[in-house]
Amino acid sequence: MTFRRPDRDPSRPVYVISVAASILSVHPRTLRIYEEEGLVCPARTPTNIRLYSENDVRRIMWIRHLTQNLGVNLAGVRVLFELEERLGTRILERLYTEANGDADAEPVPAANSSARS
Amino acid sequence: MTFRRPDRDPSRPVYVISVAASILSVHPRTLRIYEEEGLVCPARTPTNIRLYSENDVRRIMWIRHLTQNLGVNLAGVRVLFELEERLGTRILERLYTEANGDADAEPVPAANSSARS
DNA sequence: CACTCTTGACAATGGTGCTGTCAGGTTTCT
DNA sequence: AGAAACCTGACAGCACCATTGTCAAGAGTG
Repeated sequence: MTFRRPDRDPSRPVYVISVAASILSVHPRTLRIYEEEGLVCPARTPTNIRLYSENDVRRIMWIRHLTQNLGVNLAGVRVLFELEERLGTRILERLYTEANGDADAEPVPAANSSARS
Repeated sequence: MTFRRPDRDPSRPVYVISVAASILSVHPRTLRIYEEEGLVCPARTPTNIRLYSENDVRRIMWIRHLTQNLGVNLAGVRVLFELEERLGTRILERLYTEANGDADAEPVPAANSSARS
């Protein structure tokens, strides 16, 4: 069983790129592109290896939802994320409740969810 | 001379498609596509001819800005407009002040600016 | 040592945005 | 009436984008 340890917080970098890609059913190349586009910012080990946190994964799930389900391109995702951050509001939740009748949706974690200041 | 008559309001349908297209420096075909996509909804004469209002033109200017300057595709524009309408706030103004240092930007008129309920 | 990671480049595929045209028909203006 | 501009629907071309995929040369990990 997985115990709810206090150190299992969603901002902790845990997944190497291959694991994150398999979780998200996405090619690792795609994840690197998202990072080049500034849409995600996974942590790095001292030896420069990407480590995705749970928040990173969830943020990428939002990217996938926006691109695959709503047809928004990466520039549109960038604008939406920037707007959300600028307004400090969970504006994107409205979109989820629009697509399906789901009442509560996961909020979008920040780009640098693992490097919380 | 054109006096500032009270009936010269920006929601009044005035421009036929060729005029609107030349104002916006856009092919008429493009305007029809925007309408097919549900991004603009110009009024029609009783004989089915499109008439764009000043608000329609300004809304299309927003579409052009989002697509040409920010690289957002039409699906992204739809999401942004829908978000703006759903929140009832001028969220897109934030974007304009981001692109250039302009302080005040024109608000985005509603899709059916000429058919105000 | 074998495996996975790094960056950088290159390419194929399918899709999109925009412009443009053609056809057949209707409306408008002179 | 006749010319010009509108309507819809279709088709096409061009350039760009998203995603997947590969290859190479190097570095990290167990």
